[in-house]
Amino acid sequence: MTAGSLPEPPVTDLLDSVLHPVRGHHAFEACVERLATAIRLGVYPLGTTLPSERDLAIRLGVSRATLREAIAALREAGFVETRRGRGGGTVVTQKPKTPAGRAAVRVTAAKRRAWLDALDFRRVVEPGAAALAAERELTDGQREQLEQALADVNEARKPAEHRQADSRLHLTVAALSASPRLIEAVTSVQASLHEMLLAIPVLDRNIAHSDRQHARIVRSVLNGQPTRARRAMEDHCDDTAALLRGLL
Amino acid sequence: MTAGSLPEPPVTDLLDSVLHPVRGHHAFEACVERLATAIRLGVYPLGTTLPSERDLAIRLGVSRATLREAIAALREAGFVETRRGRGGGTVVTQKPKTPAGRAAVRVTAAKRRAWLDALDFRRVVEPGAAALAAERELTDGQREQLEQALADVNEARKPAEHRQADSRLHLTVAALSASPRLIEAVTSVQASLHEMLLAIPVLDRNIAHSDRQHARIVRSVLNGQPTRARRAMEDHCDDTAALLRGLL
DNA sequence: TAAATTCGGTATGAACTCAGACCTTTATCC
DNA sequence: GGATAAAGGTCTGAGTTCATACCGAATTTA
Repeated sequence: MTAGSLPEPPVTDLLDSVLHPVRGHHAFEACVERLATAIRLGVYPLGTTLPSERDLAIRLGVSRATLREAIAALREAGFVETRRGRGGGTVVTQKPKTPAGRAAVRVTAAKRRAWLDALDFRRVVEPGAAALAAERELTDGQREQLEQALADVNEARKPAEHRQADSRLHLTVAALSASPRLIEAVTSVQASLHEMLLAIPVLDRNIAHSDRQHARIVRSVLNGQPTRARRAMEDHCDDTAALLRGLL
Repeated sequence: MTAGSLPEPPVTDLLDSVLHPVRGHHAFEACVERLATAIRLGVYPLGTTLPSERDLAIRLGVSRATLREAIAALREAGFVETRRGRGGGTVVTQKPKTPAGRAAVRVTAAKRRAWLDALDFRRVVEPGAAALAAERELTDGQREQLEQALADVNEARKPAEHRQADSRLHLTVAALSASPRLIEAVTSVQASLHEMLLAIPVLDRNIAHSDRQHARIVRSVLNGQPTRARRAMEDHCDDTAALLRGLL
């Protein structure tokens, strides 16, 4: 090789991480995962009807044929049931699962790494979303939704319901940031978190502590105090992360 | 309808933003965009050779056939040239473009919105990445790479080269955070930023100011001061964003 | 100089995905 | 009760993408 005449190779060790896969799965699998996640996180609680197939297909950026296969898979897995005719649709039939109710997932080294990364990523995006939400001018409807989400968390009794309400609260805060990219990031992070909490049952003694933090986050957002909101969310993430890291 | 017996519909206004498209484009287009972006951002500078087709296909999670079509498109667009045989490969032939050298992109309302969102998202993820990088124990090689990236920015004379070096510096900081998700987020943000700067020529009088901020960021990361690093990056993002928002 | 290796180039059939039209079922409105 | 609307169910042909071979060119290396 005519060494010296060629430019130095780029810092491959660091920068080749820029080339991540262009898309994870097939469209079909991706849809199943998205919808299942949305249901598990309580975006569509038990008994609610999903948007129509045509609507969902557009939102997920997928053909109706593909979307229908995804729904069929969810139906076979017991997540939803489908009724035909006007006023019909696909309704959620799956009760939220509790950690114990689910066979322990096999935790591979790769999954472990992905989970730890999710905790790092969460610590960045959720506080950021909270701060941004606190900067926005909120409508009365939005304020009400946020307060409702907080109330739902406080009122939830069963662990599985509490988990869903918790996800919904975090997603609501993210939605208030009004940043599509942040919303996506938080959704993805909450999905990982949900997976972790299913695999690693966490003692519930800290729920009261967690609820106090939620209240502080919501209050800061409603009062339009970005710095406080960020700080509150950081504390919240740190506490959860410490708990989870200890159990990995 | 037996109103009242059905559960309340979820807070659709807010939470349906969770259902974003499952994948933007076809695999082919996505590959073209990724590679073009990597080249434009200086991940593969002028004259360097891309990884082999088989390697790239694996990294991008795409079949070799599809990847080859993408490379063919880049070749036709003048980005790269290809040589066969052992030691051959695909080399970057495209000189970095300067804002003026490119026909103004038509700025649609959607694009404008996406750009503004990118600025918000950037303000969250880049400071987060900087703080995380400052928390890591860095190897000597990593410290050197970071210093080199900073030096490259300072030494760049032509605007286009400065732009590439700037991207590389930011990507290097992100890479040091060692969080795949953060790296992806920063890469995506830098791609948007690059697009904006091509479309909206920015006066260069602030380069000295920007370089001072870069130096402060790098110093904080090297000294292991997460809070200072975050703050420095926040200031840097704020200044860039203010400039760009003013021109939209 | 000959063999091995590492590249890009080509071909093929299967699987997946898409867009769009059309049908059937059910609820509501007149 | 009939018309209309809104949902799911079905079909089809074209376009993409994939995995897996195998071929040809250029460079090392024995």
